[in-house]
Amino acid sequence: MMVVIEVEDQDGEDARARPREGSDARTRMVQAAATLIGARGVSATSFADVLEASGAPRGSIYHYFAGGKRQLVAEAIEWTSDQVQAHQRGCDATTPAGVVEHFVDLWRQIVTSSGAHAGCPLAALASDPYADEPQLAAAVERGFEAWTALLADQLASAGMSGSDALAIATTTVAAMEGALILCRAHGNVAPLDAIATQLNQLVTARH
Amino acid sequence: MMVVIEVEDQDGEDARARPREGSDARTRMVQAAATLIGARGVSATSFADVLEASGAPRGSIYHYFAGGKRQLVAEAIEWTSDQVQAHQRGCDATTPAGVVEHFVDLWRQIVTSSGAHAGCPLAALASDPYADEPQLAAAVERGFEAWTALLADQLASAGMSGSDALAIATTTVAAMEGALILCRAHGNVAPLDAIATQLNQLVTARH
DNA sequence: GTCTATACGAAGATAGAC
DNA sequence: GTCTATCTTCGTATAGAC
Repeated sequence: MMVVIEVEDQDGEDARARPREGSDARTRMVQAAATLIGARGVSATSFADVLEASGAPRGSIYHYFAGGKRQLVAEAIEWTSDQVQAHQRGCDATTPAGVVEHFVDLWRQIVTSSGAHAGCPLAALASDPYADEPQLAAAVERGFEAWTALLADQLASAGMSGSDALAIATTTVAAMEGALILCRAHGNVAPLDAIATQLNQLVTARH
Repeated sequence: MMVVIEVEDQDGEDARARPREGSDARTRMVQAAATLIGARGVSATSFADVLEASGAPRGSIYHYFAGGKRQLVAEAIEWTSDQVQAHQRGCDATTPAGVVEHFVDLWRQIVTSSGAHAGCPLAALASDPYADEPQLAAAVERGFEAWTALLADQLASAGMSGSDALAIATTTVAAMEGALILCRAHGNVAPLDAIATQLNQLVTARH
């Protein structure tokens, strides 16, 4: 089956290139899908779940997402990847420790505001049969790669050596993803705080 | 629905208390379920998948697992938790770095031998709607807690302070779980090697 | 112990009315 | 744009034969 990521609507414009209000049905569906996928996994998230969470009308599914579930999943991954990068680009820290803390902070907010139920959509897709779809697997890989490269860039700008920066960036993403799982299992944010402290020590020792 | 974990077979004995060959259908089903759950998630793993992977006859499902899928999942989690603990108890390292490396080594073998497709059943369940079942969620939490406590114990025995040991143990489990996800996304073991190096640095600096 | 048959529900996807 | 109805597939679970 074909996975259509570039969507042409009736106006003939690229739907992703046109800014939209955060309140329209299409955007709400993508955001709801991202949240649900992170919390429950791709296979376990149904259109019915997305409609209920977004309040979108039932007819919106194949109107906005002609490529079906695969397209919705692809856009949810893309949206999440972009959101995280946007947050991290807003980091004005001048030390490696500050860079890492800014990244962890975003996830601390997500975990806290969800009552420790939230998860990462990219991680969820990577652990799901939907990742057998090459285009979806590629979206996940691109996302993780983008996060890691951005972190490494910022760490290097803050004075860390290039090879250290990449290794620390990978470790930061890994520790964060693992901590998200432990937070859910334990029902609190303590694991994320624990890895934040250790990452700080690791980065400080190297600076 | 009731989740029956203690299984009484026709002999009236506790099935878990009686040692079995690794080749009988029941054990093969539990092992196959653990592997499939780790790789694809709980909701996305069907009985058909488990039967195919284990070679068990179709009639074995409710013969051995009267509690249905929940029971099979519970036993797969329990089995995985025990296997990891057994491996880690076989660690004879005398340094904190050695303790951490022994733990990471197990997962390196699993990732490598699976072609970077394997995952952790505990993490998969924690990220699945099946975790809404309190007994299953409790099994996951117990497993993570056991791994962390065991690591902390061994780190302390190797000369690390108690509070450091617990924080490092949590970070080790988190980094490993996150690295498993990154290994799958990237299709190689590099992320696990990366976090192994960083954990080594972290532990060595504290010792 | 293992099999077939089947009940029951959920999910993705499509068609066509309004 | 949105709705209802329907097709098809799949999954868990049960019943009952061998």
